[in-house]
Amino acid sequence: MPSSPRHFDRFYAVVARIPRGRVATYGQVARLAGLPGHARLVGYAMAALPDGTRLPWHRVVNARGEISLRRDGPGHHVQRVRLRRESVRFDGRDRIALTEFLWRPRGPAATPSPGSRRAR
DNA sequence: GCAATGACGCTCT
DNA sequence: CAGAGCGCCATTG
Repeated sequence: MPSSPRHFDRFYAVVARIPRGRVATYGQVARLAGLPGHARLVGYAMAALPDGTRLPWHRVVNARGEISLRRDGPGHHVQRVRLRRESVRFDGRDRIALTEFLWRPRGPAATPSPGSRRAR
């Protein structure tokens, strides 16, 4: 493609790192790519992906833990199936428990340093 | 080039 | 917890 925003490639690089069986939010991808607050662009970058891409785009969901694709579209179903195939489970409201399936880079994070407080 | 749209997210009601 | 408003920016008519 002639004109490809340089940000898109950064997003793709992050998405490629999402481990199987885990999901990341659009905002999370944007932040990890160094562009906090640009979640919308991530969604745009995903929409711009070509068919047959090897990128695990299905592991990207919105901050509510729900598939952002329109329910009446084909993509919604595809993403849901691919996630279920990775053991990612949905609740009765078609939402994923981010507390359990959200990708947490930077290690297990099970060792919170005393004094260090979560900045938001 | 302006206006509307959209695979988002945060805050306030 | 759900809905409305606003910000952000690339794409399209």
